[in-house]
Amino acid sequence: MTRRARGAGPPTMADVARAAGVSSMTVSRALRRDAAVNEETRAAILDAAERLGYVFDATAASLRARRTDFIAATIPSINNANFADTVRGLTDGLAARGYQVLLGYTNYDMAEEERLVEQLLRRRPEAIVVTGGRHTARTRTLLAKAGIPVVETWDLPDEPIGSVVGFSNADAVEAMVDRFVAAGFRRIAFLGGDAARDTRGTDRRRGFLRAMAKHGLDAARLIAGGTPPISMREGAAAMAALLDRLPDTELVICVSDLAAFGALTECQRRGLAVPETIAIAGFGDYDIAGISVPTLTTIDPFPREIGRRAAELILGLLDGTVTGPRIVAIMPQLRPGGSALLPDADGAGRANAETAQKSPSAP
Amino acid sequence: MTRRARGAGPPTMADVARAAGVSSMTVSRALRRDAAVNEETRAAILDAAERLGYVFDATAASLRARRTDFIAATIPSINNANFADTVRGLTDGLAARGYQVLLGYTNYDMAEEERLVEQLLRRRPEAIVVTGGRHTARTRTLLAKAGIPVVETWDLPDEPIGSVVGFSNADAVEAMVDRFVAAGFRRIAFLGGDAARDTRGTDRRRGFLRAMAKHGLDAARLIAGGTPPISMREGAAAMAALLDRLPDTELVICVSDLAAFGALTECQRRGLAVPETIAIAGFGDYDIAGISVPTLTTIDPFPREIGRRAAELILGLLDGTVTGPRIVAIMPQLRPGGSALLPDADGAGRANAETAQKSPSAP
DNA sequence: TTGAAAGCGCTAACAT
DNA sequence: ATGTTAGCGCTTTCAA
Repeated sequence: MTRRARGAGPPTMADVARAAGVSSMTVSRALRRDAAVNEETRAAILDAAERLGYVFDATAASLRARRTDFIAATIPSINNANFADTVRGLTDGLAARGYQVLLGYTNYDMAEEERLVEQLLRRRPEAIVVTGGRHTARTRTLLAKAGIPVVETWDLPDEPIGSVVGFSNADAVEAMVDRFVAAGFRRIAFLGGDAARDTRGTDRRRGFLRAMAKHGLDAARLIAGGTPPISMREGAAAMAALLDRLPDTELVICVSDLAAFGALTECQRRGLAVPETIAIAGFGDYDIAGISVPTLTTIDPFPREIGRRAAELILGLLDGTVTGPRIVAIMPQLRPGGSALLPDADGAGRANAETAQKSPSAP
Repeated sequence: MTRRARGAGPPTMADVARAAGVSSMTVSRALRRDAAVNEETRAAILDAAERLGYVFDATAASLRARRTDFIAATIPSINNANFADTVRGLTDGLAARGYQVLLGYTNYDMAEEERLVEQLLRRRPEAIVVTGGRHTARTRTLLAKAGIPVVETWDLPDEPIGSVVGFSNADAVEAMVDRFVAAGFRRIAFLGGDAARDTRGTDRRRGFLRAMAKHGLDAARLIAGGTPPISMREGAAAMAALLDRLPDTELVICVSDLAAFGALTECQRRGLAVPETIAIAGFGDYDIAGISVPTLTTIDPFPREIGRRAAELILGLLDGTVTGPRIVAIMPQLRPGGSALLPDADGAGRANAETAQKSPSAP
């Protein structure tokens, strides 16, 4: 009745209803495929909507229906192919069901993550995905009390907040070191960042240390390449430092493929043969690992699969198919390359794709 | 009065108000820094909110205040460092002022872009940023009629929808070819994708063709490497095809650094010296360009700057500082590397950072 | 500095 | 198949 003094903002359902000679409830129904509306009526309504340039207001619908169709997600950086792949897997799985991913990045900073999570929760997402299992106490509280499914990824936290889709970074590197030690390597270095900012990087180093200790090997060859996450360039600089200080090193395990590739280029610049003179391994199975000369021996953590599984889990949790939190274990796979040779073994393969999900009685 | 039968959903402002013994209007004021509220009252309110675990509902606020604080943005792919950089520039500029970027990716598909834009507009963003200047007719209409600032990026469209922050991909490549021709190169190939899906890639090829024609050179050395955007691996395969079919090629200009790096690795595999036997140039100034051996000669389109400028422009448009659409020209910069040698010239430098923005009487 | 009333644009719930 | 009523949780507006 007070409606549209013309130019009082974009047209609303009431405007469309008036133009089509029906009630706005009928318009509401016609705009969704499900509801029962006479086909002629619907056509007239869609026509009127098109003529008026009507655009559905999801904000109003969300408020009333108590469904925003938002799924929040936080990643450390948007500029990382691994996390981008996870977001792709997540988005593709959720978009098909009408959900929209509300993405934010934390810049590898837990305080920033806290701010971001707080901001995202104000949008009333129906579920939230975070990267990693380490958060500020307040972030944990916010997530735990949000009353929505929470999925931690890229880690296997000791005390999950809710569900988990991830793997142990420490275990993955430990297993890799085991393989190299079995292959005869002894003087092994770890090249990573110099701070605990990147918790996954820190976990990988922990796995290295644990493995070396287990095998009774000297784990003092730790090269810090700068503030995590370290770039290709920093990887190269760190490799230079390593070659200067510990030239007898046989193998360098890098916190990521980016660092590993940088390290490889440093060897190329110095004319050192990889893997003959010094071997290099990475982590992440980035594109570069498969195309560099030599290719990089690395670990594939199935980033896209992580996103896909998280989406699947969330959909199940939201429609009631899945009840209670779940722990979905991803099994990272060693991908042998030319940068660090390993004798044949089980090695390659995509066992992960068919892996069943473990579901212990989660917290 | 009907309020909270306990457990009837998350606490609302009314709950906080009751707990603090004030009206919900006072809570609303206390939760924003601006409004005038007695300091003791505010403290009591914040305390009550914390105790109750109150989380502000941005959906309700958006509906009433007619301000969502959303800025929509679409990029072709989340898995591309160039676009990721633009998103970073954009997000950083906007988050500082309380806006949240609502991001979607089109997968380099105009029909997908249309769906995405339509979906994003339903969220009532206060401005929208899209990548490129080519869209479906319907997308153009939707954007033009949305009644919000529209910014097209990474291109310099002939008929902008609203504002623009970008550059001519064709001109950038043409200028690069000019430099190479001046340096004596004649048998020059272009390595790109095989479809028009990636409009920026197509524009770059167009710039190549135009330049070759201008110099009276044979522009038939066109190598298609697969569905755009082409990967490092596809770049390598395309280079292999080129080396087999046109082994006398002196220089290969690649649609992106990723393709260029792939091409470089193919040469390494074949023992061909780059740049001595064959020279390679890329586009994008990705990280790989600065660290590969040799480094890549490339063009820096200042991706982050594009995002930063778009954010700046949007803020100005929203607060009225800037009126009407603006065209912000970004000046891509040739970055000489080792993969294709050029005689010294103006070449390097960061002229762009200080560039003033052109503001013709835009449409 | 605080409060009361009204309503943003939609849809749940109930009618017919 | 369609309509009526009410109200989601905030903020605008006006008043005190």
